[in-house]
Amino acid sequence: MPEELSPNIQDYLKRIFEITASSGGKATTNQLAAVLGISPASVTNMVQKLSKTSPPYLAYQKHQGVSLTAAGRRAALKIIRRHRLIEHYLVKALGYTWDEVHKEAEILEHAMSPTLESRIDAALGYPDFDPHGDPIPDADLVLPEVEQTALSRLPVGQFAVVIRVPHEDPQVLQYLGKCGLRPGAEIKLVARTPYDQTMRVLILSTDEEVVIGPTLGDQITLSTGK
Amino acid sequence: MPEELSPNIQDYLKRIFEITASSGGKATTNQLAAVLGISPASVTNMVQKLSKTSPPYLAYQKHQGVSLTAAGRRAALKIIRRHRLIEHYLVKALGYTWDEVHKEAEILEHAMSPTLESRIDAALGYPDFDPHGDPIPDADLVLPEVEQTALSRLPVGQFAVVIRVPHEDPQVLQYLGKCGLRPGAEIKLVARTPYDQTMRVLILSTDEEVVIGPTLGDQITLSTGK
DNA sequence: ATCCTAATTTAGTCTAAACTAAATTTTTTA
DNA sequence: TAAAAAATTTAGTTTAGACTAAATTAGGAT
Ligand SMILES: [Mn+2]
Ligand SMILES: [Mn+2]
Ligand SMILES: [Mn+2]
Ligand SMILES: [Mn+2]
Repeated sequence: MPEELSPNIQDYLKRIFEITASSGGKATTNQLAAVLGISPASVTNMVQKLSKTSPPYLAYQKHQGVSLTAAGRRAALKIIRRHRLIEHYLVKALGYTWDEVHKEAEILEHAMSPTLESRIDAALGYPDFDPHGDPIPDADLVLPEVEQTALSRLPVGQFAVVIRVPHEDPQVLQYLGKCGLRPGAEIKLVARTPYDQTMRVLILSTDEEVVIGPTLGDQITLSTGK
Repeated sequence: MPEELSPNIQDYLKRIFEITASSGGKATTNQLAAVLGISPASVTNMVQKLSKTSPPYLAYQKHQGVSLTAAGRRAALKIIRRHRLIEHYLVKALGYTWDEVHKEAEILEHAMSPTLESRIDAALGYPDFDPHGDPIPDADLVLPEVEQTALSRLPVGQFAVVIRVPHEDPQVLQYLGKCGLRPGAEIKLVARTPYDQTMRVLILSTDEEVVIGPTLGDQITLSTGK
C-alpha cells in the first residue's frame, strides 16, 4: 500500500467500480481490457498485483473476475468524487459545455489535492450531482441515493423526468443537448418499436420528438415521479 | 519527439530554464540533481537522452553542463506559463493564499490542456504576472520584460517598489506576506550590515521595518522607478 | 462425455526513469 | 606541476506497467 495510488491504478479501480455497479458483482478481464484500452494480459497482471497488496484493493480468483474490497471501493469513490466535482466546476465556473468536460476530468482527477477538492466543493455549494446527472460522493464518500429507471424500461405512454445521461461521448452529449434531453427535462415515451426497441421520446418543454435507440436508452435514467 | 512530453521531462526542462535564466548560460548535472531531488547519475542519463531527440531539447557536451535549444525553451515556457496561470487562478478564483499555490501548480501544470489554459487565461483577463510577481508568458510564449534589480544590490537609503519575491517556500511567503512585502509594495533600504550583508527594509505603507538576509535579498527584485 | 471456442493466464520482452557503485574527468590546491 | 577533491559519467540493477505469443481453463454445443 503506497502513500498514494498511481493514476493507472486509480483508473483501474474506477473502471471496476463502474462495471460492477451496472452489470452486477464482478468485472471480467476482457471487460476491463476493453474499457481501459489495453491487453487482457496486462489486466491480469495488474489485477493479480492489486489483490495481493495489504490491504488488498481487489477480490480476485482466477477465471472468476474481480470485485472491489472495502479499500478498493473507497479509493474508487475518491477518484469518482474528484472526477465529478471537476466536471461540475468546469461547466459552472469556466464556461465549458457538458460534452467537453469528461476528457479533462479524466486527467485532472489524478492531479487534484484534497485541498483543491474541498475548495471546489465549497465554491460549488457542495453539489449532489454533476452535469450529466451522476451523483457526487460527499466528503465521506457517501453517494446520494436516487430512485431511477432506465428509459428502456419505461412503459410506453408514461411521463418521467430525466435523471442522468451517459457522460463519455461528446457526440452523444451534443445530440442530447441540442434536443433538450438533459437532467431535469420532462419527457413522455411516445412509442417503442417492437423489433429493434427504438423509442420515440417527447420533450415536453419544446414539444419536440427525439429518437433514441436501445443502447442509449439503457444509459438514460429517469424518475417516474413514483 | 513524442506527441507530448512526460511530466518528468517537463520538469527537467523547466528547471533548466530557471537555472540558466538566473545563473548564466549552463545548468550543471549537480545543480539539476539538487533541484530535482534525484541522483546526478539519473540526470546524466536523462540529459543525454534529451540531447539526442530530434529535434533535440538540450544542447549538451560531456562535463560542460546543458542549455536549452529553441525547442527546449519553447517546451519550458509552455509549462511555466501553465504553472503561473494556475497559481494566479487559485488565488483569484478559489481563495488560496500565495504560500499555498506553488505546490499545487507543480502538479496541475502537467494535467492542464490547451483548452483549460486558455479558459483560465481569459477568466483572469490575460494577466502578465503571477501572485509572486513572476512574469507569465503569453499565448505565444513571449515573456513580459521588466526592469528589475535585486534587493541585495539596492544602495542604502534608496526607495523602490517590489517586483517579485521567491515563490517556492511557504514559510518565506507567510513571513513576507505578514510584513506586507509583496509585489507593488513601496520600500526603502534603511541599512545593510557590512559583514553578513543583512538588510533592514522599511515598508512605507505600514512604516514597519523588516530584516532580510542576503540569500533572500538576492531573490527579491525591485523597480527603482526609472 | 467430448470437443470447440472464447476467455484467461503464463512466460518472456520492452521502455521509462529511477537507483548504487565504480570509473573517469575536471578543477582546486598545495 | 602533481596530488587531492569534486563533479560527472558509465555500468549494471530495479520497478511500474505495458506488450505479444503461447499455454491453459471454462462453458456451451454436439
Ligand atoms: Mn465523466
Ligand atoms: Mn483518469
Ligand atoms: Mn511557483
Ligand atoms: Mn511539476
